[in-house]
Amino acid sequence: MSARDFKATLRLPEGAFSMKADLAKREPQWLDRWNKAGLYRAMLERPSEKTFVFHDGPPYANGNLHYGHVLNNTLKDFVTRCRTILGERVKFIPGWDCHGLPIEQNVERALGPKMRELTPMQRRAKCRDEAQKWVDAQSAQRQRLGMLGTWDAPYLTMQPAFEARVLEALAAFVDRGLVYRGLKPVWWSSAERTALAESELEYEDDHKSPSVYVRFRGDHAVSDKLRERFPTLREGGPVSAVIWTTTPWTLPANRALAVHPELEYVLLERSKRDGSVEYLLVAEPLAKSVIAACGWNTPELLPRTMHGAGSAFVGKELEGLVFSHPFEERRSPIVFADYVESTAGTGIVHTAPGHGREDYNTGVKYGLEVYSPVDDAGEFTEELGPVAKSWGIVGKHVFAANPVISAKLEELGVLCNADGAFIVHRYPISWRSKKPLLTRATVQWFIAMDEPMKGGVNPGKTLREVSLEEIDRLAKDGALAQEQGAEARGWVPAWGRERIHGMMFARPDWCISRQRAWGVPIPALHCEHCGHPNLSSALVRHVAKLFASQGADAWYDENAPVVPEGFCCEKCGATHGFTRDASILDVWFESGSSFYAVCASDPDLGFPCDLYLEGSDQHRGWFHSSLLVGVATHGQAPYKTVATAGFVGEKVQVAQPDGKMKTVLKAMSKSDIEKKRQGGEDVSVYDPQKVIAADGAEILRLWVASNDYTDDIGLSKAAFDQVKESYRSIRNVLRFLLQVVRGEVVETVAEVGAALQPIDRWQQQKLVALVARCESAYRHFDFRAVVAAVSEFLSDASGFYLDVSKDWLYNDYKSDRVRSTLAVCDAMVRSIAVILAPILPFTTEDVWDHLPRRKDDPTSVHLCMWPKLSCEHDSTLDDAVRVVRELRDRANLAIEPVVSAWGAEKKAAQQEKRVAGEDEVRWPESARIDHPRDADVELDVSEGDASILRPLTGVLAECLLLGALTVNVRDGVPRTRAVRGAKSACVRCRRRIRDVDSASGLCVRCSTAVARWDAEHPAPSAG
RNA sequence: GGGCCCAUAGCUCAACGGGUUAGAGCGCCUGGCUUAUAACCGGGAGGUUCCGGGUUCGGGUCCCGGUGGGCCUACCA
Repeated sequence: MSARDFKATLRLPEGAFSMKADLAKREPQWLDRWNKAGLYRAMLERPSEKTFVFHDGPPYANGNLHYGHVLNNTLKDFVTRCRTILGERVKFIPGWDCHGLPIEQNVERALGPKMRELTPMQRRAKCRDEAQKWVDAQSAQRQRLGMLGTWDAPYLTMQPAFEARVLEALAAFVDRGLVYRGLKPVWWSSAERTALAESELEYEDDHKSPSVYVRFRGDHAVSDKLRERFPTLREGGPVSAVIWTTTPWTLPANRALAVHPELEYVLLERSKRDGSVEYLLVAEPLAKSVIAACGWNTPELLPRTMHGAGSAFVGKELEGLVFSHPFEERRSPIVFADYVESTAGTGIVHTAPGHGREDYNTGVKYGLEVYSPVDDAGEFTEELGPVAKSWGIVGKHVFAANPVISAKLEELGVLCNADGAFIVHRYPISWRSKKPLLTRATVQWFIAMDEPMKGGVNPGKTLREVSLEEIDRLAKDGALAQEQGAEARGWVPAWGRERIHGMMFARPDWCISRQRAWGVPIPALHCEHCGHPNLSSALVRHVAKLFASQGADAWYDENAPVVPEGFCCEKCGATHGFTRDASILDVWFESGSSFYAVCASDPDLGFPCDLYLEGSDQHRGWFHSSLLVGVATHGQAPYKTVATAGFVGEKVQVAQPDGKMKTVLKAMSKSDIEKKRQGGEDVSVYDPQKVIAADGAEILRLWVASNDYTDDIGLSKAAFDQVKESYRSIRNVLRFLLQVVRGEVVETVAEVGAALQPIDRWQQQKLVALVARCESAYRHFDFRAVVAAVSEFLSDASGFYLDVSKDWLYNDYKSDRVRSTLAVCDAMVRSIAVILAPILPFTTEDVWDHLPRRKDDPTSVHLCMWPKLSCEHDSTLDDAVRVVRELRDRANLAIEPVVSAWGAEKKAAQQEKRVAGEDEVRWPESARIDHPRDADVELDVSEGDASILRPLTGVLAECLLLGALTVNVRDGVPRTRAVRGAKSACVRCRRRIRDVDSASGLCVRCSTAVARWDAEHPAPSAG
């Protein structure tokens, strides 16, 4: 008669939750299901305590999603989901930035020369299609990440309602007296005849530019002034200020010479071969290099430093001096500028306000003329001075004119160095034509940073002042929140304040106009009679109304009523004859107005927003422009909290100066990836779409959640492999919990009530702590702390609590301790599903699907509320478990050498077997311990510890996973002894325990369980 | 060139206002189980906290200076 197989009487883990996630295949199915069920709407319609206004910064509708988007969008979705699950209402309206030059150029590239034949309206229609194409593509890609949002009703900056609100925001600036028209240098591509934005610049590393040192002669007044200081200055020895430039073509536009007020300057006395002398003014630290560059260091020409009362003097002392332009009949005064450096050039900077931003700023400060005699094609115009004109360079491209100008400088004897000298440096080129750019002053619309504001909130203060105050108000609020331990507010992380403050402090006036077609027009009307550009707020609001119904295309529609009835020129009163302004608004103005267009007017949202979350580059971009618009329209920042993410880089090994290798983050470059691809490397990890297709969006989400997103994040195959590993480990413990619960509706912890066993109560306490920890982490946007806390919790549960409870979960039959443990396991799996739902929406839904529904259970984990577990914390249980685990470690240490010696013996025997054919293992049977449950351990426990572990005394052997355990309560050096347990193990629970009945092979516990099982399961009549 | 930021185990991260022997998860090595099995359990190795100074009784933590890296910015005029 064969022994009875008791397997059927055990309560073994079972369930259909697969070990393999198969995410790539299954994620789309869940998405589909959620869509059909209207999950997000259901989430929004739940009763909630408060509304959390989370405003999407619009990505640019151009190209597929890259890792920056993945990082950013995933974080946004964590926020939407965790705030929702914490009981708030989060209506996330995804948006897109649809206007602007890159889209226009995509279209131009596709259409080629045909573009020119189209009317502005037709061109705009093409651009709209192009933008919409990318909106659709990105929308699908963002949704594939699992992102929640009102995808059927996004906001687009090209929607008429949005365009109208942008103009209303502009009207607010006009009302506050901040909008003006001015002349200002911009990056200009002569090849494309257009201004370029920062993002459209590329840099050529080895660009060759001419390098010229030029004399600016000083008159008698200069000589006289300097003689006060340097009495030996010879009468008739000309004095010149020496400048250096790489753009000789800007010399016709020279209007001043800039020196640093604190920099030291010297006069060089240079004796020429003919016996005459000249005096050259340069910065002291640069004198040597200027002498070298100009070839003055031959012995007979060696200049001497002029020594006066002091060896040198500071730039300040040059105040009021005026020098002569090298070829035109005009004067160049000395001005002061902080940007003048002592590391390159001569320390005296040729200043052409029409051809450089710094020069321009200096020009504004000193009231210099912004003069730029260059047209759209980059060619000199008739505005050139008479001398330059006489050189025949009118109509010549400025770069082509460079050699002519150098040659003339030499002819005139004002060139210090050799004609034809050049330098190699980094220089901006057009991203499209790759042609070098020039800076050129053009007439543009501006917003004044430093004009006192009229009306509204904070009248009399400037835009810059209020903006800086707002930046600090947020910072203070954030500090206060931190002090109070409240959820994170203000600048997150706090150093965001430094970044945006520095930028706001130093920024120039905001140039809001662009000479393009694809955007929101600046609705100015130019009077044909007097030339006045009319831009009143009434006019702007009139056009806004028109745009609201017809879209911004109306501006390009001859028949649209853009001129209000009864309109007359502000300046001359003319009632007809108006030309529409040809510029559009900077796209940053549009996106900066998004809170105004999307949130402020939506009853579900409001002003200010609770949160903006973008990459830290947006301190310059969206955070910045939104702040300015917020101050103009509402007198305050449009957000309460600004959270920032870093950048995604690539992990690479780099040799350090000391020869050691170090892993370092490098910015990802397309060309590097392309090189790898050509080198046969697998580059799919660099394409998020490919990662999603292979491993699922969940892996990307977990990757984001395990990193410190406030810093830059590294990308590598190894990084993803690790994420996949941690995913599996989380998934497997959840799987085991599900298998323990086995799809049965088990009692809740509350229902178990007083029958809750101490060990289960302890685990429940841990769970309560975990829930609290994760809530706090979510409120601080600290997602990685959630993942870390849950991982550690699950790993600990797997290694101790679950391992220990297996004994009774499998072997008891409907005992109180099974009820008790099942209740806690159920609570664990449910709580953790909810905790992780914001980060792993797919997996947690999978878990939820495998849990039986209780009454009131929602159909989706995403409709669950945050776990509300109550459990008074009993710290004596913590102490008891601590002692138990110490004993467990001691027992394990005692058993380990026996187990591993046995293992070594067995291995040796197996090898020997192959040689000698022996079957028997020689290790004495009495000493064999394969598994802790074979062991019989005797432990000394101090009286103190014995008392501490009293709550768990009843399950001590199980906690130590042992077959049998003898505890000797005695103080002194504790002894631990492990031997093999009883001769025969219980055939059912496999414990080598003393009370095994030799007939049945069952221990007492198991025979009771079997008897009860048999009673409830009448055997079938036969067999 | 300027502003802001980062650097702790192979990887991702901890270490409350300076205070025991710098921890965890994953990986790695190793042994076991075969009732979580492409799983699980035990044991173990692995750190000059980037470098150099300073303050301090005491520095991963604070200060200064480097090195490497990132973002933003800048017509090296």
